[in-house]
Amino acid sequence: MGIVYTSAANVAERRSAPPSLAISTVIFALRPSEKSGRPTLWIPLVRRIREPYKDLWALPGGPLTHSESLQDAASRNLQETTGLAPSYLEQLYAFGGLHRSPSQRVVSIVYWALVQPTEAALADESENVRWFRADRVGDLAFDHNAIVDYALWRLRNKLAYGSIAYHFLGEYFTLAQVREVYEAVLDRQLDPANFRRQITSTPEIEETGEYLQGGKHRPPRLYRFTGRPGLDPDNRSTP
Amino acid sequence: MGIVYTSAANVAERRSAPPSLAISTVIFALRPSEKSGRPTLWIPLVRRIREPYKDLWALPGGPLTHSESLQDAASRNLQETTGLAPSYLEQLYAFGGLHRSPSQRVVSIVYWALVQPTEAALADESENVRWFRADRVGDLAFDHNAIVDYALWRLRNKLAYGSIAYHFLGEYFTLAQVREVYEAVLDRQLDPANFRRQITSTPEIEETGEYLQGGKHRPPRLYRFTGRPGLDPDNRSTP
DNA sequence: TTAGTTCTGGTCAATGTGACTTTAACTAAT
DNA sequence: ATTAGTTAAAGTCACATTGACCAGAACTAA
Repeated sequence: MGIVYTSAANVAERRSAPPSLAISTVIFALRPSEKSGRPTLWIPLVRRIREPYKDLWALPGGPLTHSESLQDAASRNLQETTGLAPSYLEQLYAFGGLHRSPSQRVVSIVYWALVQPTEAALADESENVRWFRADRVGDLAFDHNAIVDYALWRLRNKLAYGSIAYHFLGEYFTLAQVREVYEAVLDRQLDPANFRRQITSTPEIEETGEYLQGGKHRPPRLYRFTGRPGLDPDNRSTP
Repeated sequence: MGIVYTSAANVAERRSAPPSLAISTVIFALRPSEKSGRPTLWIPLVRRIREPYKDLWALPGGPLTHSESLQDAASRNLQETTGLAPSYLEQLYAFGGLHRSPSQRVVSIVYWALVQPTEAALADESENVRWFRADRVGDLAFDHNAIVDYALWRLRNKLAYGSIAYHFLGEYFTLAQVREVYEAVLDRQLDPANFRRQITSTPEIEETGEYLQGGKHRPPRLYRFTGRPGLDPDNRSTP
């Protein structure tokens, strides 16, 4: 079966089997820590049921269906493993090292996603799907440890510069909740007063008239995020 | 031939032919403008000699050889089209829309590169390889206009935040040359005195004892860049 | 010798940030 | 009902960074 590949440059056709193409996704959610109760970063992993790396944990993923875009494929395997829809989804990197899989050459296009904690609480969990703290995933299959590390690095970067934290939260939120997101992801305490000043100075944050009632102390204002996701090629020019 | 890759999720195997995989590269170099003589951004394109998009200009690229990593493939087709070795090479994005190519499903993993102008001056040019000003490439094949736009956006971003400008220059350079790089890429004038203050305050810039002689005016100091490329997965943990 | 240009170091006002203080608003305990 | 305890929210101050601008140094060309 002659491969028809033509791409861009003018290149001789090839006969050897091409590397296979897979999509994987690093899914982040905030869940309350077991002890402190404060939110911490978690990711779901799936247990491999065949070789190679049988019985090790790995990122959710699968082959690219012929009729779906890369982003759709990532969205689908997120749905299949956790039952959730992402509130944020972005391409992370294409990993194509020669020896990623011992059996065969595989190129993985990896996405990363954020899901809301309200949903994440009711996410599927089973014998073969389990949530792990992002900083304690143990030894994973393939090069998935490096991938998780890189995804974490990107998440922290985007959080520090871009306006991404709100995708961890619902439509309405208090500034303290936003701060908790930052503290969980960056893993350090932030001064409440200074943090408030910074966040409220960005135009994408809108102060609603509402207050969050029912707390133990002074009721905080509720805010709303009015910005757009990002400017990746997949999301560009969304009006 | 049963596909062995099972990644993470436990997914039914597929039989239909997988999308084919291509590598393309957006190559940036600074060359003196025809009229002003000031440096401007240029990129080399190759003419397509078959359908689809026959006779249109496109990004250099080609299939992924079985024995090379993604980065090596990008490096190779850079060498093949321009005869040059990149001083900087980074993955840009994986483009996998369903209708990128009318004939067949193609997923392109695109890299972007910087080459030094001294070399870029003697780069190959021919009937089917020509350099274009980055902001005037005309209508390209496939989705390559969107790709070039995105690459430009990333270049400007990295320049504004990261320390990437020096890969456009040789080992020794004057601060005015660095400023010219910034002005060419960002397309606006910068105050020489303030620019100097910023650049010299970064620890990656080292002042050599040398001066550039032979100019028309006061001879400027020569500097050296001592930083490392970046922290992509491909380049990580390079000591 | 002078005019023209770039290189280099400097000032000043405006802005942003981290550390900290103070007051407001609520709940829970006494 | 009063008080203690806690969080929300606003403000103050010292410090660093930035953009706009100025001036002297160092060279070439007329």
